Amino acid sequence: MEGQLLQEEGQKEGKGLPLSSVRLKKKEFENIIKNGRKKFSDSLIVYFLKGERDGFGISISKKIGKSVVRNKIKRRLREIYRTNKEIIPKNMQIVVVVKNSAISLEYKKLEDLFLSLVK
RNA sequence: AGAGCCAGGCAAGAGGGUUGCCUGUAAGGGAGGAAAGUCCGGACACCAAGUGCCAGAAUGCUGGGUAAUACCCAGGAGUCGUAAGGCUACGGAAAGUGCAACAGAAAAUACACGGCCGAAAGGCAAAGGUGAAAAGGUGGGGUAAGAGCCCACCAGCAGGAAAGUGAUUUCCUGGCUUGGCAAACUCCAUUUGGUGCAAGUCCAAAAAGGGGAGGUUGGCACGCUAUUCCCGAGGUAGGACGCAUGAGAUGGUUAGUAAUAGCUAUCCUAGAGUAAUGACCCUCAAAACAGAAUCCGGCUUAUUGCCUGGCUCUCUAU
RNA sequence: UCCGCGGUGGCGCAAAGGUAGCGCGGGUGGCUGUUAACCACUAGGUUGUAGGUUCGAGUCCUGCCCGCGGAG
Repeated sequence: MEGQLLQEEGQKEGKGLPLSSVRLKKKEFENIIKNGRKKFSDSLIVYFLKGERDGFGISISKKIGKSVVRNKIKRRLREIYRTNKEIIPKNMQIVVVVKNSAISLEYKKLEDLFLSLVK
């Protein structure tokens, strides 16, 4: 029963989102981190800045886990951004910095955390 | 039945549902055996990259393989194991220099000390029990006492012969001896220029406004060629290429003990640039280590569950 | 992607191949009415790890692990 609920939830989401449309350049990254608004939690730091187009970037240090772990976290964060795109205001550029404690988080928890920070 | 050795192989997901990403016009394709460490070797690119010397670095039994290697294969020697087999940085100590604490008479020129013999002069290195290591070892003869002084066997050295491409092995002869450490400096032989795809090549906004003879790598020398020389050149932001058809993969076959090579058929099999290969659910299975960034060949390290073939030893039964 | 440096008591550092030490800190005792300072004594080390060379390794060699730094 619980599984089916989740399945339905998954179904209602979903809209194609090419990565290249939200990809940020190095200078944009630096600008957002320098001038953007900042929100914390134990596992994530999120920076926001109004820009000329939508943008989403992830920063994850080499100190966090191994490359397999880092890739997984990045993929999950991208998925979260994609499925919750309509919540985010237009032309909002976001950079997420991942901290060490994010390794152990499940997908669902990561999603909740992200959403609570975005609001 | 038990214990063990070697060679090689597959790779944890599969099926289904929903929804995504990268690449490609589309059809389609989309992580690994280690993609890792960056320890070696190349390809490729630039430095003018051509030669020689020095410095530095690397390798170190022999033969073969390869684009090349510090890798692989085969062999020798040493060593470990009952055996199948495993392991080895395995050139030179009479080229030279250096080192050896403590103990011990002495740590390498045996003139010393102690000892033996002898009336003495003198002769001797056997008996000194410490050490990791003590001047060939064991036994016999010999002598004043002794000693390769002589003999036998063993070990080592030199020369010769035979077998082998060679390392080396076997045999014969000789005089009897010249300790260890070169992962100490070093010597010998062989190899070696440097930097690395963020290498580098091409196109090229905006802003700015120019150099006269110069340029050499860790150092030196030589030579010649090439290059910049002109009015559109420079090459930042940005873009493109480099970038995936290759020392390619799979099958067959021939040569070779093998590594490998030749021939042949078929196939094209990830290509990004904050960087794709994902998220969620159901059933079975539960299974690790782990994620491409120029590309190959190795090595090393991490690691799950297995599979195949060959061989050795022990016990029991026949 | 590539290239360096380092790892020794709790902390900071030494140590020609020959008994692993120094300072700070800790503990005990002394001095003092008490504390600090001072004095004396004392504990604490598989020298990051696995091997090798050597009679003998913190030191020499090789593999690995961890940490720090640099270039573009």
